[in-house]
Amino acid sequence: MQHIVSPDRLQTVKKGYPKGKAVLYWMLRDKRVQDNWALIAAQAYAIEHKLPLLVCFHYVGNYPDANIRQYGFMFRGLRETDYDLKKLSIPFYLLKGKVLTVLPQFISNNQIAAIFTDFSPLKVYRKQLQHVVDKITIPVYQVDAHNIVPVWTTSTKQEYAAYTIRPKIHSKLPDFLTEFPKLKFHPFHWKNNNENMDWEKVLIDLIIDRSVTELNWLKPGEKEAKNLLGNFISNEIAGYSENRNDPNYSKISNLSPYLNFGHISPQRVALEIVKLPENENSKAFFEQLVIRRELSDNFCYYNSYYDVFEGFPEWGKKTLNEHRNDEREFVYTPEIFESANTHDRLWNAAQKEMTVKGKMHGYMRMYWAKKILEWSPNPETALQTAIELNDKYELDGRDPNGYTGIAWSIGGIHDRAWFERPVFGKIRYMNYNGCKSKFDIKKYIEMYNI
DNA sequence: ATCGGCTCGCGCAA
DNA sequence: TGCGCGAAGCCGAT
Repeated sequence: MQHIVSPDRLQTVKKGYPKGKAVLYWMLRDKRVQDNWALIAAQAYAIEHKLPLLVCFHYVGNYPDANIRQYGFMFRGLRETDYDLKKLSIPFYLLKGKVLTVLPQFISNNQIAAIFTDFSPLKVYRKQLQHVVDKITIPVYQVDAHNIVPVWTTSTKQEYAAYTIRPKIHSKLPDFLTEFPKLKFHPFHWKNNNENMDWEKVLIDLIIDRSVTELNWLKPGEKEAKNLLGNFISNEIAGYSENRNDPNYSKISNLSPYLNFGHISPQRVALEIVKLPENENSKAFFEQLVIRRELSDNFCYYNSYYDVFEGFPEWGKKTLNEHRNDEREFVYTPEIFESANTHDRLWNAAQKEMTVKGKMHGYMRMYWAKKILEWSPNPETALQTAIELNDKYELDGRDPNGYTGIAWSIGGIHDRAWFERPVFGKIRYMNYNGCKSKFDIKKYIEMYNI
């Protein structure tokens, strides 16, 4: 196994010898078949011990905080996962209910010998994994299948900014930015009693928020992600460097939802990018894809306060505290923000882009979050409002990139101090005039403010 | 239109 | 301990 997957990528969460009838990959963050180091490691281990390999995904089923926009995307992707795994003689199981009940039950019913899982730095996943590990006795291995350089290998601490993590990642890329081994048709078969899952029924049975509707303009799944990547590489990356901060420019990769749901591996995207001639476009995209994204995982992994005020850098907390009682020109409730009813038509357009399209342009996300800070009664409320809206409407919500981007905008994480002003203190300010000089504001507003 | 200053702390050279 | 330098911006001076 160690010859196939770098030992740096794999952590032993619970030691032990695999006594049982199958190896289980508990799929969490990386919901795909190809280019998945956790699945590759699980298969190598299963073959080494001459055991069948199973994959499971757990969900609660009754979860009003989730919505059909995100769950629809996720489950339609999982249907493709199920289909592709079957062809490799790897059965896929959906486990519904309380994780602490259904997972140990599944392990015991099927005499699972060992568990592999992928990695997320988010608290909800880490707590869940820890609770399950505490309840079971079989060996557990965790594989960072999301970062190109495993988060714990890149650095052993929270990095201060992009410039401090950049050389660390680049120095390790030769070891980690390598081609994936191919998944094999699994040689040890499992009597699959889970033949034909009714995926439409799974979706219908979900007790979740259905007011945030599914999207038509983005199709989920591994195949679609590869299509988008191919199209971006061959046609659309050409003007990336110059135009990426123009929200009217439509030639963007749109890969972030697929990266968030694990439908495509960042390493696959990076492998394709480095095949291109190195120029300002490929360099700028690589910076966003690799450095900025892996910096987000680093932040969430080493700072458990990634979604609250306490997680901001000292200078950011200090300056925001000093300006806590500054008079706000406008103060809006979360409901006013959510319904896009502020006085600022540019901000409202960004909010509508998010609620209608499920994906706000990267540049507007900064402006959007900074204005929430400006027009909220305090930084804590602003942070909470921004995170809740992001997690609810964005297809790439509930992702380290979202928490980090918002903490950058509101708390100065990974940024430096700037000229002091009311409310913001030394947090970098952005305003309407800046946008006006950078892109056609009218066009953007007309697109979303119908 | 272009440019420098604003401001902080990391990381490296001593 | 000192110092160079980052960095997805704003603003006023030229």
